[in-house]
Amino acid sequence: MNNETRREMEVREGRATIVDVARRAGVSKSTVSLVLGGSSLVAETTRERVSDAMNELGYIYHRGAATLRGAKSGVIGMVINDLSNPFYVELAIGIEQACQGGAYIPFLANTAESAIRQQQVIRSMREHGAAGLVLAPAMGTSASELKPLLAGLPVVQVMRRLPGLRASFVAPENKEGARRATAHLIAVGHSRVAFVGGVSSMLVREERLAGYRLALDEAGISLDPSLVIETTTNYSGGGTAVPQLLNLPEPATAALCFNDVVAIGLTRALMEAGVSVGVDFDVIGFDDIEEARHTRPALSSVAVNPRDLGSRAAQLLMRHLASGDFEPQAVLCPTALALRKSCRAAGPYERDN
Amino acid sequence: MNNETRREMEVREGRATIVDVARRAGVSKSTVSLVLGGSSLVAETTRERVSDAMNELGYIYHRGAATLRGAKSGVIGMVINDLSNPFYVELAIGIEQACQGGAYIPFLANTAESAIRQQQVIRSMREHGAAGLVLAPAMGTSASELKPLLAGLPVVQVMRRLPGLRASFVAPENKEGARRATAHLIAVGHSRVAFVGGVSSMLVREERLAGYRLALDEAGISLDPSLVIETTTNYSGGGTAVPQLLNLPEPATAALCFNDVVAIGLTRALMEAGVSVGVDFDVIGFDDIEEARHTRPALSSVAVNPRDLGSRAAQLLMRHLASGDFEPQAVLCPTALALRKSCRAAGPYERDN
DNA sequence: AAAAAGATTTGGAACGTACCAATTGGACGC
DNA sequence: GCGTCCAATTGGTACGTTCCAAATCTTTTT
Repeated sequence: MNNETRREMEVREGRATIVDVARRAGVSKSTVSLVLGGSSLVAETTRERVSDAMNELGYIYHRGAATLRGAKSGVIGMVINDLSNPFYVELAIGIEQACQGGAYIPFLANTAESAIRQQQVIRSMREHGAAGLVLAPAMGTSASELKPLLAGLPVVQVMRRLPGLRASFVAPENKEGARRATAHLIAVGHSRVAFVGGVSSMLVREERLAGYRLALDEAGISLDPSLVIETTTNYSGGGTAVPQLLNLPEPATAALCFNDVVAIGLTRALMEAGVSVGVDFDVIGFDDIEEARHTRPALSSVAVNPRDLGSRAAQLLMRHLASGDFEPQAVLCPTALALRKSCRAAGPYERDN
Repeated sequence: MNNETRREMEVREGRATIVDVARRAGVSKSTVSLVLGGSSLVAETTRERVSDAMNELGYIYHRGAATLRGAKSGVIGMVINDLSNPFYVELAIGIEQACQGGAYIPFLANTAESAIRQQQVIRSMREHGAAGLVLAPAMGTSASELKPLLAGLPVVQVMRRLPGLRASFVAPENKEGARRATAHLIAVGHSRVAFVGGVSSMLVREERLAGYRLALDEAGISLDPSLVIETTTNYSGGGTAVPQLLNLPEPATAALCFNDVVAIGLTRALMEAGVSVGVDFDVIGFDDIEEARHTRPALSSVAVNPRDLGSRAAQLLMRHLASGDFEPQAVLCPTALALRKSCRAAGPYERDN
């Protein structure tokens, strides 16, 4: 009796439960559970009565309790290394879009290139029962530190691959894209093509650099190490490369950059040094971020289509989840060379001398 | 007996529980729970033994089970209307940074300006036991549709305020910022200042427009409705305004734009029409996004500092959570006028005529 | 009209954790 | 040697859900 009244009061306090709904609808909690699960067993009239009760009480499903019983959470985690980079924002949006139709809701967490934060965030997602992860690893992450955290969880890596981590991987065809861009610069007449940006510990850079090397090789040009310049991967990084490129005995006349941000920084610094980009000096970036279209001169770039990348990663993850088969797969996305004003489209390059 | 062996096997299968850890460490589950909670009651040697057992088993805390017992989830949800807008990305980063030190981990969800998705996402965050929400409402959201979903949950609205929703609110001083920018344009000699961008249903636009009106008023200039132009809030929106501004009997000579994206679109279209921005025509944007510094001519803007905004919102939410006092508060963040090349800094404006 | 079959509904036992009350094992004072 | 006190540890219960086996109600068949 006492218990009854206490119960009755509690309906107002805290979160309404399945039992509260059941009492209100005059059915058992099991029936309410069936309604929640969309079971076909329950009669139409009952279903309505239960739904009404839910609305009246402002019932909110307690997923924690459900996962306890083994139910899947319906959440996939996006762990992204750098949201201040528009490229990764696009990638995240691609993931989201791919989840739209499906049964999953994506939650996003930014690691800001911090390995520690990445650990926290992954742990937190697991604790909350995320069904799977799309992971764009933070810089300097090692597979060994993540392995215990990720054990048993389906994971798709994007952009960066952690050597030693058995997990699927989605990335652009970095090497082929860089090869093609470099080949283009050579085709329009350049023989002094630089590669600017990034540091050698970055795997992605190695891939792009390999494409650059391959193109030189194919053209019979031998690699000049002084044309390969390491920089930070931000606007100012591109700027720092300018004196190094121009003060060479044989100055560079074109550059393929590690990414667009570096390329834009480089372009800006060249223009300020009085070198007209697209006329005196050709620049091609990598990633084709939104901004590439809007800088002057508009930046040519190897288009990576981050949305596509994200979307494929999400689809791959959902396939893993649906099939229960977590056998790692690799997906390489084709790139496209977007030619704009920052480099000539065709025809020979003529240096005034 | 049978039960025992089944148990023993299960240690390998599925997720290790607090009980598995306890057995391994040779203590009771209660002790493990105390270790998890960082209690000072447990002896140092025991704590170590338990920690070791956790690592060996790859134990992962099951937050769902804990929230069931009333524990707080430690998650705050960021529900953001448009992540493809760099402004809101910055805002999200500000929220994250404010959470760094605190006990909360922020999860981000993008609604892409869809009210339906917003509902889904908020529901999902509640289901997962989010302790509170920072909400940048999607366009066209009404308080009534969100009220039942948000009942009892501490919420801080950012940027947009939903009339009728009793919840805290953090926003820039839109009116004062717009007043000051307009006053500046008038002070350098303009009398035909336009206001470009947005549509009248947007509350934020109304605030900024009010500041524009106030400045005109203070300068004794009467408002010319043909100088107030509604557009979509993207790059092309700014472009569409150009003919309307220049084909007036008395053309506009300056414009305050609803936001930077519109301002950049406007600038670009003006330059293409042969009007030199910063010389023949002054433009000021709003929000001061990263890109404003990088367009040519660099865009003057009312700096809103989205990080600060996000950070204040998160701090306010955490204060609500810590105190248990959800009484709504309003926080207005000061703006700053960032003057760059797209408008003159001082001195009279002289129209060649 | 009883039995069989089908359609709905239901009680109860988990799931992994936190917390309360209770227990244990010393160390200490007498 | 006994009680007292303190520090450290422990069972047991409850949280909101799912799912199974069983119960109830309806209809159909004999």
